[in-house]
Amino acid sequence: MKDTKIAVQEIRAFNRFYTDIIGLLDAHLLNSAYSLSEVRTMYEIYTGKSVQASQIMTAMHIDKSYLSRILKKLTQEGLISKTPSEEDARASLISLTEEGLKVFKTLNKASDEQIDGLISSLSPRKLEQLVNHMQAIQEILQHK
Amino acid sequence: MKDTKIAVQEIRAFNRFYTDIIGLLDAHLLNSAYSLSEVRTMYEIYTGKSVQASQIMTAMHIDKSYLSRILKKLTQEGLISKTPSEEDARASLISLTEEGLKVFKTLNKASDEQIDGLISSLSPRKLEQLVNHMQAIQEILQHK
DNA sequence: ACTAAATAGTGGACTTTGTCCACTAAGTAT
DNA sequence: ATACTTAGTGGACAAAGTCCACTATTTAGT
Repeated sequence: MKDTKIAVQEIRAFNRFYTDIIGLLDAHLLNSAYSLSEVRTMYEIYTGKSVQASQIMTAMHIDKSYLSRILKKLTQEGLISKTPSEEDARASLISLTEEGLKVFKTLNKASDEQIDGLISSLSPRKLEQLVNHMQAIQEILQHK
Repeated sequence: MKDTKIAVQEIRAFNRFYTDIIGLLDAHLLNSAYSLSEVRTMYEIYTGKSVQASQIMTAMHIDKSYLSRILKKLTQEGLISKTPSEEDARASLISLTEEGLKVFKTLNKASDEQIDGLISSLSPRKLEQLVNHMQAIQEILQHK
């Protein structure tokens, strides 16, 4: 009982710590021409190859009208394209255009480099430990 | 070189994973009568006991005019109070009122309970491991 | 097949959140 | 005394996100 209470405090301390890290990393993207949500949307399309808006919605836990506007903007900028779904006439399948892929890869590379900077001073040993801790946390929290 | 590349991808996977967790936890606070920034502001005042606006600003990496408005709102709601600083006539020292402390503690307790829910299904052993991993990550990333 | 309910997506109207800038007042340095 | 910096406020605006109503399909129940 008491251990749990202490654990909760320590988890919350980590959450604050990691919120700051993520905020720092995100700040970088905010200086790009695209918003966080736009980049995340591109990411979802990129990894899904060809997805429905509804899939992005659930993946991002985002409002459908908000997403609709994001997709509209990305379409207008020529970064994504929609083709009507054959299974469902209400839906379309969204994919990155060549240009969209190019833009996404550039942003993605910048994010990689940022992480690179974060870990550049770590020894290979420490880096390996870091990754192991992260994977362990995911495993523990995923199976609940 | 190559290991680093893989590590970067794994760190980014963790970041996405943990961003979702934090988002989930924050969603809860968003249903409260206070915004995330307001709660975070109260937290800073609570832990600092009596702080200057500029301290909150740097702690939260927040725009000063934005903070000014948040403080104004919290003052109007009777949650915080300002007393002129004796060292610097431009600044004031901010602290939680009795009411503010009450509100903050309620929110804080709700956050605790939320974490509780997140870990309720974990064995004491797993919970201990989780906390250890979190602390290890902080140590590794802090000393860089 | 026929109606009712659910789902996919769009757009209007709005609120919340956050930014940029200019400004006052006080402190700091030369 | 003068210039520079710092603390905080407020106007004006932009960006982000929410809520609701609506159309067009698809799905389920009878």
